[in-house]
Amino acid sequence: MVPPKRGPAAVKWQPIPRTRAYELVIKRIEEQITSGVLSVGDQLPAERDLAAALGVSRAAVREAMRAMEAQGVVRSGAGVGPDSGTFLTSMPSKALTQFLRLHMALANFPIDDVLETRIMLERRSARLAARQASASDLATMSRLLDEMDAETGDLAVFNELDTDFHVAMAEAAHNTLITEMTTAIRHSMRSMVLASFREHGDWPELAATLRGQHRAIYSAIAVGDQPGAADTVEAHLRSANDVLHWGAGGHED
Amino acid sequence: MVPPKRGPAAVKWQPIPRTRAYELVIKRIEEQITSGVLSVGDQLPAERDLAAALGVSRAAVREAMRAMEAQGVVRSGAGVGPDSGTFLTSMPSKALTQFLRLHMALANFPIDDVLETRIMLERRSARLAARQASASDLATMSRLLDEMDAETGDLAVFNELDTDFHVAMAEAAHNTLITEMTTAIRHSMRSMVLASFREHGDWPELAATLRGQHRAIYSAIAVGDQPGAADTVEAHLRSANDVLHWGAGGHED
DNA sequence: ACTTTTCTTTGGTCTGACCTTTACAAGGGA
DNA sequence: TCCCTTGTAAAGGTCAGACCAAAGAAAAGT
Repeated sequence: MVPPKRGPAAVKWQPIPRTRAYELVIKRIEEQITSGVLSVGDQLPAERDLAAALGVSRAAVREAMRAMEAQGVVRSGAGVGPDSGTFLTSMPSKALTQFLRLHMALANFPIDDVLETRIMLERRSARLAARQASASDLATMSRLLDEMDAETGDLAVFNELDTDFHVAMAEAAHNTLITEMTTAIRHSMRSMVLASFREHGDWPELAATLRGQHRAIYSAIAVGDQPGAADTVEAHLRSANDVLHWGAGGHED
Repeated sequence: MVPPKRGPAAVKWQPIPRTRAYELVIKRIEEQITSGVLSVGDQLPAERDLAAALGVSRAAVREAMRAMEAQGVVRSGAGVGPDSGTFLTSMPSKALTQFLRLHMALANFPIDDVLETRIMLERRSARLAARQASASDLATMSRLLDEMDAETGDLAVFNELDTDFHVAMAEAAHNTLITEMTTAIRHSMRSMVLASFREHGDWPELAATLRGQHRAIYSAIAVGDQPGAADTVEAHLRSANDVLHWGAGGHED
């Protein structure tokens, strides 16, 4: 312990929280949202006006917009008309996708942890879908399966349909958060999956395997077999993860 | 269909994707991360230098930093020294917390969906913790329970310990993504929970109930009862959700 | 040797200008 | 009259340059 040379005893000076201007802008907007003044679809004042109203520079307002845009709650467009100006919006999966991409690239989220999370999400989706999927939910999933049967050449299109099927299953569970997370995980791994598709030796056989597994998932959901749907989807995800060995050299454990 | 008055037949002019400067900055940084040149802990060039190197203005670089900061992958500090400059970091839960707060405020995520997601996350955590919790994991949880017993007056401190207990359980499951999500959900609901605590009539009784439920969860985990741990934690979350009737008027369904 | 001052670097903020996009209004020719 | 061109205004997008604030380092003074 070093006793202070000056000052009355050990006064604890808690440092002033130096808040940046753009954070204050976000805070003000968040207050308007929480108090119900602003909601999704509403237009924010023009950047110049908002800057003047809050007593900060336009740059501070713009930095706040970029941060909120990164969170998927704001959308901006230039010009005049219905798509111009800054609006409160709701695009969570876009934000989550970028979030996951960055953190996976930085190795903050190990690939195995992401897989286990996916399994947790999709097991729950499959179970809920088997319990409560509506006729239109099932029709959507069935249509996507047919489209996957028809798509034989383009790997990217096939993968889009694959993703759409899993998202449709999540939507059948009717939980917004789980749906958005599922969508984001799939999208954030898009390029990885495509690369693995291309590296795979026997594409027709892989496609046939995937189609069969998807059909099995669909069947379990359609007949309302909750545990069966969950187990089938987990088997599908683990199988796909094994077949599509990530990275350049495959597993090394 | 409106045929064009001029031009050779129906030429499809695909519009030029006008990408904003700050998005290009992010793209460049992401490339450096993906290619392994940059990783967590590394320092980015000074804003002025980076702007010059990429051929954009400093404002564009700063907007990119704000967006990446909102994703929890960048940290900035002024001055000279170890904490000054801009660094790649890993603070996902901070970003996820803000993300959830904003989207919940905008009613993009219904409260029931968040609850069900929490149950899914914590059931999985409890199950995994019961299977593989280490001695130090259990010690941490046990210590938090004791601290909660000692805390009788300050609701905020009690709630912090409550949150820490749930996070400790998630950490015992050793899945980074699930841990971060659990942390973020708890933190994003902090003010709501505190308000409910204060509105509750009989605090000592509520605290006793919560303590008992936490002890039950801990016991199931300590003895390795995986289904029991999952069910106990779900019961705890549903019970707490019922007792702490959100909003001003309570449930109305 | 110790303290004080000055310097330098880096993010934080502000100002003001100009560009780009988009709709709409004004004008001019067939 | 009708259509097309042209201008105008409003909004975000971009840029340049200046200055402020923080924090360590080096220089100066005691």
